[in-house]
Amino acid sequence: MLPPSIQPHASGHIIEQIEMAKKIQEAGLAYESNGSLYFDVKKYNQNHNYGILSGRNLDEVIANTRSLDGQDEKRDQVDFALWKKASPEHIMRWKSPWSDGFPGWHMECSAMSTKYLGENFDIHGGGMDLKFPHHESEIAQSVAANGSNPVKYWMHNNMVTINGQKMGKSLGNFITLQQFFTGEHSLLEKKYDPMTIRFFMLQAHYRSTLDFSNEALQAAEKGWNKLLNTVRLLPSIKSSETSGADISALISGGFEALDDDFNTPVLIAQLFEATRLVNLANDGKMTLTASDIQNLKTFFEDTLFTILGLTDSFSASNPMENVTDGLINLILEMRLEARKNKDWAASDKLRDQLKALRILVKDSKEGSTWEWDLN
RNA sequence: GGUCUCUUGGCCGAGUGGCUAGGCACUGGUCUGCAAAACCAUCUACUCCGGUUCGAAUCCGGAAGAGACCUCCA
Repeated sequence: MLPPSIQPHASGHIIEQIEMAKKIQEAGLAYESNGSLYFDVKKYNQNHNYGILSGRNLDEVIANTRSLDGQDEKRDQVDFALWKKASPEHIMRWKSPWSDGFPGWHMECSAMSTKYLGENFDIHGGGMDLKFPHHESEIAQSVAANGSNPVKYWMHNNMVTINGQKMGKSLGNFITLQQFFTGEHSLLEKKYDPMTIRFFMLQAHYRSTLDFSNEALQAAEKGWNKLLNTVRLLPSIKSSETSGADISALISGGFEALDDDFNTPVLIAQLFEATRLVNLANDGKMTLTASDIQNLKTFFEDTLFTILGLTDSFSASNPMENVTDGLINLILEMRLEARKNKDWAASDKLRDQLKALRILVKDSKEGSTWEWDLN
């Protein structure tokens, strides 16, 4: 996952926001009232479509808007502020043509996205709860100021629920990412690796609600480790002359899923299918050609790591890694020696002590290997 | 109250007319000094009622349940 190139602050772009509000006013789609500037939604709607994004009908919105106190400044309930005059006790305040005050809350997105991405850009993300009125108003502002709909594709991700219930501070079931990582929350049975959380979320489509539960999280953890194992296993698979599986179909299936509104669950299903084939090949029950193996490696690299932004936490470059590897392998050799002598007490002791250090020993016919014990 | 969305097997979760998604758990098997891990196999669901169709989880109507938005602030 790449860090953003820029993380602009709204308070650092007051001038841009004022300029944009001016343009809207010059276009005749805003009016001043008592030092504040409001967007004239009804007038805008005569020639444009306010509701194009959220699928709302303006008349219905108006009919259903409750009247609130202290909104006499607005000509209509649906109008929204482009600039708000600051009350005397308000701390945030800047000079503007209309008053000392602050920008309306939709302005920052429009002004900053225009500045850094241009009047038209490809993708705008955000939570579904922002679709209306925030994003709807953003479109209206940009159309009014720049004359065109700014965004090609909107990606609205859905809400997260916990045990079927909406996650919310007022409900007391709110869990922060930090708490997931440390496990310090009454609803969490254990701590979860950041990559587990990320993988878990990618197993559902971004437009669907996603339900957190310990059971679901632990299922994701196991599945994620299974995929990682495949990535580690891939380089040691022996190639054959002929192929027993249609790898290219598998791979293109994965990319087609991504092209279809970023359907990550289907991509992941393809990766699990690849995992099955690789494991079969590892057991000598499936044949893969050298190019199959190379293509699968590239497939895992491109999708899991580059596109989905997952990383193999424990193989991330770490100066101590080689030392750790060496030390543990040394201990495993000693244990092997003990086992040859049928000194099970010593063998079990080494295994148990390593487990206490979160190092899980796995015995097989070929010898012993180890991995970090995530539990 | 209005608008909109959702309801899939033990759990999570894809899927817009016919062709088994996938993961986890369960169960069986392989491996194994024991255990664990790993691997393989298996498990065939679509809230309810009615309709359209040769055929529906998928389309239409109705019911029930769940959720989002509809106000300030971001």
